[in-house]
Amino acid sequence: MISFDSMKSMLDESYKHVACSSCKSRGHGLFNGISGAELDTLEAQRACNFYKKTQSLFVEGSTPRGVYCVNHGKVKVFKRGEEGKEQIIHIAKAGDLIGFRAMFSGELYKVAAESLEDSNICFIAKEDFLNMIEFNPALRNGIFKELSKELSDRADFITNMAQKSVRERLAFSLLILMDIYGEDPINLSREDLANFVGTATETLIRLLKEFKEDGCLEIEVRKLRVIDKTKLISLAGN
Amino acid sequence: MISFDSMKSMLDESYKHVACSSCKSRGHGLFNGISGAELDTLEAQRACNFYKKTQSLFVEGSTPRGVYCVNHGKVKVFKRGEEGKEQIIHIAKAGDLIGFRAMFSGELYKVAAESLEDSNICFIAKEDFLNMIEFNPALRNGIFKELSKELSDRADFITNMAQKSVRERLAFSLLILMDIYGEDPINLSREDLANFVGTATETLIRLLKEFKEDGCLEIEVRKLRVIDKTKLISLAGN
DNA sequence: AAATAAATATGATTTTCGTCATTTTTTAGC
DNA sequence: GCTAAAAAATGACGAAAATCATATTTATTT
Repeated sequence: MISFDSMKSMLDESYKHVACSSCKSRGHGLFNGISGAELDTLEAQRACNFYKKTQSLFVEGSTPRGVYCVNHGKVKVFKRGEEGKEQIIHIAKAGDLIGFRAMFSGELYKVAAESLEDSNICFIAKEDFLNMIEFNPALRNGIFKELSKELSDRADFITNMAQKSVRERLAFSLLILMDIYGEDPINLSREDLANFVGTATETLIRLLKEFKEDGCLEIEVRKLRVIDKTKLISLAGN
Repeated sequence: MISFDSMKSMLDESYKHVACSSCKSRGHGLFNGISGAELDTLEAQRACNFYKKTQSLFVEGSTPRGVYCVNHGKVKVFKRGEEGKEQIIHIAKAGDLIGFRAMFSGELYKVAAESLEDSNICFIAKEDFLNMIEFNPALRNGIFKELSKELSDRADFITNMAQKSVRERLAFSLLILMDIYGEDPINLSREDLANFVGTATETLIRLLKEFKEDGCLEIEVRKLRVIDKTKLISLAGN
């Protein structure tokens, strides 16, 4: 049985057919430099789909066929380690593009993606996307920039993983998640959060309790709200 | 005082002026799709320099002015954590390009690079490089592909860091280093190796001893030689 | 070649964190 | 609203790996 909210979203046509012109990806994202005619083309080519919570966009090892543009919602991008434990590499929010790495590598997906909440996500086929890039230098440079930024972020991620304690990593992760969730409370299962921080779920739960007792966090069942960012920054040791 | 080898390298002009046409970066690297006229331009624009061991190419926080193409030698790309401990993100070998991420991001270097051995490294100024990319779709796609590959590698790296034991990570790292060093023995200080694996130097030394006793590794002072790759693969748990 | 410095190695100890077992709470299905 | 299942929480324990102290070997300098 699907939830009332899901139902509402599925029925609400505005969720399914969102104009590219009003998509957040044009505000801060890659499609920033998209002009009138190209915008129309994009609008015509992309397919807009609704994903309810925990639905899969693509799995590790499958063939990339295009890129995904998050119009509304959140998506986790993750890898599975040997024992099947997920490592969340990235959490995409509205306006973010997913899966364009695989457009260029010519390889199968090395990661998987799954919605973390009810989401509205558009799909742009590989050839259409590559075509746009071919003839739009601004977009091309945007992609270069985005790939570069992600590379840099991952270098940080690696360094944190290698050198910081789980406590520091959690503090750091919460700061990142604050940016992603904005005004909303951070809405992740304990397991997902643990898989983002890179620790055991039990350890994560204990640390969250500590942070709460330290007065920098409010905890509801699935919702975390940072109430002392300054303290969190000092806990992250940066 | 510089070593005899360094001296020899510095005096040997063939080290300083290597033809792009015979550079390894054309064999397996980005400049694969470079044709006659462009190759000549590249040849004319690039400056070839000799770096002795432990010399810095660029430091964290400085302004990127171009890309570095390793003609001969090895270069470590690393980040410093809070307490100044290095985390090696990548080790570049002959034919690899370094620092092109920063070409596109418009930001300062977020990492540093330093030669691990006496090396011959060419420099291509930012504007020249961007110019080449602008007018060479094949090169452009090569860059996309390379950036994508590195992103994927780093996702693996993060997952390994988060989920594997130090022993497994060391085994995995040695396998990567085998590819980088090819026929040559792996030539890294214990500290550098520890900073690549992401562990304390003491822990690394103890594990190397174990691997040696297990018969998969031959250890000279600074040189490691894998003698049982199969065993190493099983130790890496992959 | 001796002296100093740097890198490597080893031992003892402590801390962090993962694992396993179990309980409590929350969510979803009927 | 009750039941089953899933998620969250807590406790006890042990293993892995960091830290600190110190010794030994190798490199560098004079």
